[in-house]
Amino acid sequence: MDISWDDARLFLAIAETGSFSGAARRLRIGQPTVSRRLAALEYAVGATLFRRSADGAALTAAGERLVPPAKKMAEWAGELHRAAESADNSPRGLVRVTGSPYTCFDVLAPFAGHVSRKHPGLRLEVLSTVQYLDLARGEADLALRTRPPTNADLKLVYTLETRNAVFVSKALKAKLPRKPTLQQLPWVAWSPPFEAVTPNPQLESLIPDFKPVFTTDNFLVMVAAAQAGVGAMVLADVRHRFSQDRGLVPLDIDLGPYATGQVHLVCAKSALDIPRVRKVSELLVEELEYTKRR
Amino acid sequence: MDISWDDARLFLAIAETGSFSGAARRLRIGQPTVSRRLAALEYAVGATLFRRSADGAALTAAGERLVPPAKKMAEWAGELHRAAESADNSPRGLVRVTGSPYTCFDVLAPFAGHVSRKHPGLRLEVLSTVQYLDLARGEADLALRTRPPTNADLKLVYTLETRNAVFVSKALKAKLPRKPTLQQLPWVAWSPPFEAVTPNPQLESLIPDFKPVFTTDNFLVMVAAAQAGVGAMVLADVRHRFSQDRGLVPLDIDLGPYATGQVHLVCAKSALDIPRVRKVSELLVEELEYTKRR
DNA sequence: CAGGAGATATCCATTTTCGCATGACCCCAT
DNA sequence: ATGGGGTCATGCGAAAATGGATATCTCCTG
Repeated sequence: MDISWDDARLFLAIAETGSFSGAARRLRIGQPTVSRRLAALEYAVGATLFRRSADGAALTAAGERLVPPAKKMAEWAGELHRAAESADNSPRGLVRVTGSPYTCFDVLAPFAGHVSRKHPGLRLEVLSTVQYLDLARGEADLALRTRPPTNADLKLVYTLETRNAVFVSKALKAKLPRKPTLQQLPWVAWSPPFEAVTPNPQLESLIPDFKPVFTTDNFLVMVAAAQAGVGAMVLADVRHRFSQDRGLVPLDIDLGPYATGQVHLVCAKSALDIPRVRKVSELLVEELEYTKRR
Repeated sequence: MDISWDDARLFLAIAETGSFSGAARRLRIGQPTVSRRLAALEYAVGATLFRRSADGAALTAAGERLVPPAKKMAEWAGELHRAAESADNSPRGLVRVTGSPYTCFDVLAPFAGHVSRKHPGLRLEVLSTVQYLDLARGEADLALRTRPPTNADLKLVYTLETRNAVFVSKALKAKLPRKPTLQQLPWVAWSPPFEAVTPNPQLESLIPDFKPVFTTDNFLVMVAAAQAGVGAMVLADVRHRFSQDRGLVPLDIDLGPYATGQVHLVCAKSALDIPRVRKVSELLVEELEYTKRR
């Protein structure tokens, strides 16, 4: 028996996406190919690795054991990938930066404009995701995150301390009491399936019987709602070089334990050896530094 | 750019065998396939990874960087492999045991007979190698070695202390002085390319101007020469259950720092989760234990 | 209960990859 | 000088892997 390395990758994709078709999409191959190759792999291993059902593929006990080494292979494949990319030593090409929807919208999108003007050879791909992409595996090159990395292969490049504040439209502020409490405010927040995304859990812990007046699964819609005066939302009060006036003003309310936060610039350690990633990282640090001085 | 995991394996095989054709042999594919796939990989990476020459393929600086992550992938592929094999939970099938030529000849070959008699389902593959096979990668399942493992993924299962002695044929012993010195003896030893294999370097350090009377690149030939009275050779004086009388007798000579040695039974940590490997390991420990009691 | 969405499995034409045979080159030894 | 053994590269026919269409099944919904 000999497991092809590509089959290991296939196996991991199925395990992580939870379905043959999901794995096919991730690997950009056809679903029948996934089906056949996994069948061959299972035959070679002599054990069933997934239970097929109408809602996908679930790992069996035998399959479960294969996941950790396959994940490690994926990490080192990411490392290999970065080592290969360090070869072209000119800061040009595609750099993938990930962040929360808000960060992407507020910071990274205008930053991308700045980058493309200053360095025409560099292209930015901004991946707006709720869940974390795996930087070690190379699912993205750089990330702006609210929590520092736990994985030892990742590097914390820069940290910016931020103040969080409650924002409302000017019109709404005018209608509110001079010093409103958190309970008194109408809130704009996430709808399922994002109930666990900031700031929902925080607001739920601060406000008994938290009931947002407006929910959505799209961050831009949330901002638009706040701008339209529908309700209040919590945002990091970051005034960077690209800050645009969105017609939102901060309220003088104490957010308690959530009054401050951080923005961390994170990447895989070896990613900084890739010239184009290093360049973008430097530009991003420059912007974050600039923010601090204001 | 996206490096296929199989291409990573291909790259590593070329890097480690030092040639396209060597890699082809190791991976059991054709040499043209290696040539074409590497060319495609280099094109994708955008850099030359190997300098082709009449005596093989040498890594370029760009290629050099890819080796460490590729090696890590190989180790985790070995781990994956063992996890997959833990699935069949009956101690039957092929177990690959490696050792020095002498160990294979003297211990493992007769031990294999013992195993196949006692456990008909188990088959032993005895790999007689001068250089170490990589247990972490799964190039073998178990190893009898003279040095303890350094890699943290490997497990030292058992250690046997041994005494080394100088052996000659009875006929030769009769012709020698009662208490011969090391210098006086005619020696049987390794020829190139095995100059650096035990016991050559040790004898060279003990005997000024060491000049063996007979050299060979094959251990069995060495033993046969000693049996024929050609000269003396250093062997571990291990009397195990399968010891055969080879007509060789020990001399009463002090080998100084080389008078004692060890035999270590080593395997990858997770290899013991494979029932058939565990079984063979237990049987082997049993034999080594038995040796100790005599 | 019917129908649609989404899952895996199978059939088959097509594309891709592979291995063999061969060529070109280099080095070393006779 | 020349032959032999080693290297990598290339051409071509055969084999294998792939993808699209399709079948089948399950679940959820209207």
